Amino acid sequence: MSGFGPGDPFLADCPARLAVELIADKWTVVVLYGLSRGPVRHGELIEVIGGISRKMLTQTLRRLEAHGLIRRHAYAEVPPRVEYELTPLGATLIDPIHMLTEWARANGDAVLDALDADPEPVAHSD
Amino acid sequence: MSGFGPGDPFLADCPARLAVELIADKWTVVVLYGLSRGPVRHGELIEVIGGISRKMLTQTLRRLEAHGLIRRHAYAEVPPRVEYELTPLGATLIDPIHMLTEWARANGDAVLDALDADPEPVAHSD
DNA sequence: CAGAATCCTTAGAGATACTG
DNA sequence: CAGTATCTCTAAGGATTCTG
Repeated sequence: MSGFGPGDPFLADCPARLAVELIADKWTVVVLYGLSRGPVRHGELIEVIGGISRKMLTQTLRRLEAHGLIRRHAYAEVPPRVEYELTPLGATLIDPIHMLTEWARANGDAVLDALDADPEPVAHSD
Repeated sequence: MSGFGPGDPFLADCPARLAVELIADKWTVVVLYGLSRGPVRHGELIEVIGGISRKMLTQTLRRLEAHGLIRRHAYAEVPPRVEYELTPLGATLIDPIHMLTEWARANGDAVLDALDADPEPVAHSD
């Protein structure tokens, strides 16, 4: 046997794909990480996350909310204050995310080295 | 202090973003997982990964190759045979990926429950 | 301050057909 | 079998403007 059968939990349509689709966009992981230390306000996230636009932040937050990973608290104050925090379910994703960041810390340089050793996407003509 | 300073390793421009950008697309993680058990041929990956097109597979493989995470072996045979395998560097990414799949296995249902408890992306008018 | 709504520009991604 | 090359379409994502 060379590998994976049709019932493999990761490949093809299976629950594990969910994790990838949840994470496979530009901002989801960053936002979750930003919430990993406790409740944070909308504006704080904008400042702390480099380069995210208001639109993308809100959109990402809504998606995470719909998936049950974060909760939104709107306080009836003026000026308005809204805080987001991880749900217990969302908190379970922090460990995997931390593993990713640790990986990047440890291996980021190696990847960058490989990148400029081989700058252009090689076309394999053989 | 409420959270993250400008020097935080994850947010803003920093090496940890690399991990996200590497992973934040539809197929990268799936392909890496597909290679986690040893060298695999192009065609095998197509079969084993549900729904990927030839184009996207090749494109993903090229990118991973350029980042130094996988290696390509083309055998001068007929019919042609090409195998891909993780580099030592690429192998270090398998643990974090496994954590993601474990997470999905454990919490996938909870996410789906949350999704159909709240089917449409709520517009917060408050 | 938080966010909804619009417009606009690309990148992502599938389908198909062709080559060594 | 492995891969490249187009063509096309959609959706991601940014900038900007407007409102409670």
